[in-house]
Amino acid sequence: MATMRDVAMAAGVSSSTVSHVLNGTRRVAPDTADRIRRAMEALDYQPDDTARSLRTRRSYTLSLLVSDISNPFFSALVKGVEDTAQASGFRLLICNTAEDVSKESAYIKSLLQRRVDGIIISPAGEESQAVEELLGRSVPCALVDRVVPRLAVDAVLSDNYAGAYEAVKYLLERGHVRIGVVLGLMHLSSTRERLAGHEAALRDRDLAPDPALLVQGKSCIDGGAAACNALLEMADPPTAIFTLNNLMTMGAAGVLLRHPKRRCPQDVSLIGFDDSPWADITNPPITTVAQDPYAIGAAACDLLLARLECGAAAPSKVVRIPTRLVERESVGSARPHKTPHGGKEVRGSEQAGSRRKAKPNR
Amino acid sequence: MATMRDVAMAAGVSSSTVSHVLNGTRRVAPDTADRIRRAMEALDYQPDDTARSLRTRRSYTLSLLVSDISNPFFSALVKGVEDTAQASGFRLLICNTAEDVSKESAYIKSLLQRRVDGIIISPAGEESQAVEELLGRSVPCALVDRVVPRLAVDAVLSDNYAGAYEAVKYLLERGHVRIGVVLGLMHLSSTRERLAGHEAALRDRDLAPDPALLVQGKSCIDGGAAACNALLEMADPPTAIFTLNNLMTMGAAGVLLRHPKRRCPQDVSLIGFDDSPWADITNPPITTVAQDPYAIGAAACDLLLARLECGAAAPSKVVRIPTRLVERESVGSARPHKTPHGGKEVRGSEQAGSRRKAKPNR
DNA sequence: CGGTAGAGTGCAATCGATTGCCGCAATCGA
DNA sequence: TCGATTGCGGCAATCGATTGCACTCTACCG
Repeated sequence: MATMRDVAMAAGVSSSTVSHVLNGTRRVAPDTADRIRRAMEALDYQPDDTARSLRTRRSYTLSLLVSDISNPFFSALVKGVEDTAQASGFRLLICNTAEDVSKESAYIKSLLQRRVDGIIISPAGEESQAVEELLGRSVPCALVDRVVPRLAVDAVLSDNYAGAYEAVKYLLERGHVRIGVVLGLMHLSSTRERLAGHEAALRDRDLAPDPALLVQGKSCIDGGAAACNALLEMADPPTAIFTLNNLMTMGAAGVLLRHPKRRCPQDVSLIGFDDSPWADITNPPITTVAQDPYAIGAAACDLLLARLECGAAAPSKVVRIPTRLVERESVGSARPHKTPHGGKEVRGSEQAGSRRKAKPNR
Repeated sequence: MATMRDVAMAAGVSSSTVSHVLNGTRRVAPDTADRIRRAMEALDYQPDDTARSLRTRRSYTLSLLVSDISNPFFSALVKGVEDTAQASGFRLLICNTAEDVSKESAYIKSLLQRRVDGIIISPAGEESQAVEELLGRSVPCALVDRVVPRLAVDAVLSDNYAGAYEAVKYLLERGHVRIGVVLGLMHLSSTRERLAGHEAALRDRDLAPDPALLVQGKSCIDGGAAACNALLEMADPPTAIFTLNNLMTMGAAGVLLRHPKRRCPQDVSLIGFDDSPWADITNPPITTVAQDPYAIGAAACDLLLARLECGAAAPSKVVRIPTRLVERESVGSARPHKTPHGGKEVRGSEQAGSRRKAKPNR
């Protein structure tokens, strides 16, 4: 492959002039520039980014560390980051941490050797020393989906608290007071914020959160299924279930679809945090608190690019992307229940009945 | 950040010795080596991959070009590639081509500048000149999901023909003879192979494929929904629908879920190519021809890594990953139909009735 | 006519590793 | 005792760009 030297010889100039034409870094006589451009064309010259990076200390590469690319939430987020990076001429290095702090550290080490310009990460740990180290080395960095407490770093997150609050309020308005919660990983700020939103909504109705209704499982489909089963088998089971992430929602939906006795939404309601395309075609279609992972990714990338411009000095920003309650058919009114206040709470909620309404698809 | 020179000075040796210790490329006295390793430790030395790449012409980076990372098929494939690459010490650069040939070319150009060691690509075009150019420059390369005819290049694909054949055979055995097909992009080899499998299955039963039953739409959820509607509104509609990719299956499932008159599987059966986790919790759960995108990605990465070893000389390989029919509840027996042979074809098929069988979740 | 400004360009150091070539000392075999 | 081998390690060129410095012309001003 042709080098800058080759181009320079062909055009009868020195390589510095070629470089300056390439980058527009100083005035070059128009006809010289033309000659050089023609030589580039003729030789099919492509600058070597490796050499350029070595010299300039910039790689025009960003990196994204997520816990599971094949999770629809993250794959949409990846797309948001990729599109944004691409639009600014950056390439994107993807890494899968599988929620494993040591894998995360190993990746970061390798990325630093690679001289990536910046890193977007959904940190696996609670007190990610990996992130702390990045900041220490003043590597531009942005967090997504989760924050690490007490670290001044750019971050983009869903408004988890408000989203969960809204979901639980929605359930309460339909008469549900015993609400089972299927928790994800408790060391993640996203989970904790959602739980906090849940509890706040209860308290605002003067209801005390019942720890017995909180079930934790592996943060995956099977974990959600198991947790859902656990809730349904309680002596005094909840009338509604709130699943705190998409995979667990899917697990719960699977259980309810096949449950021999409890039907959704007649017997048990289901509401999930994080929407997915498939939530619209389940039985019943699932009411969810939709996040906007694409927007989260795009915003994080914007934040990171801005920081590349302005340096570490500028104060760090936290962006909250609003959630949106997507009403479908998995939430019904609570049956009149032994709970004394049950009946009173029921309001004119939509009867979740026929699933075959002619409603536009999506 | 410390350089190799710094380490060398600290250990009182020349940088070449440091390099040889780092790479194990020649004998170094044990105590010297120890001294060097301690110096590395003390200075927190990390070799600069940029400089290394410049010198060695290898970047230890692979790239993956896919049409849509957020499509579950591709996101699982990405994961397969990433895990495999990572295990061999390679990093992975991800690019989203959005089925756009010009974006594809632009990406490839940029990747070549970056000196990636190899490229895995699901080519967007029919006659991808991008791929042709890669081969021309002898850039190690592997295709996934689709092939480009007449190009000798490594590739990993589902056994599309056999998978589609099996799906259609399954329908035929249940008495369906009028089978509507929802097609994806016709210029992709995957679509064409699936269609060929469909037609072969019909012919083996002495049935002539009816072009009127082939509907094409945009290869997305809405496209699948529109195509499904088109089939249902025909004067003489099919008794079963075969959707040729996952997104279109989702669209069709959404239409059937809400259709005022035609119910699935009683009135119309649905079978999809490419499985997804959500196919198990739809109404009804959808019978699909499962692909193994993770395995496809992993195999493609293995092929690519092997080629990096053996060079362009070795003959190119095409690996076919088998599909697997996942029987759920979206396919029923065809109603006795005006078609004369209809009744005879019906065999002891499972009656798709109660959806609430207690079946283990997944 | 000397001085200066500005346009246009080249030289060579530099980024941080890798690697061919060579030198020195110790050991070995004859 | 001498040449050969082996172990160990330094020197310096190299990969392909970027960039500070300096140089040569013109043109123009006073």
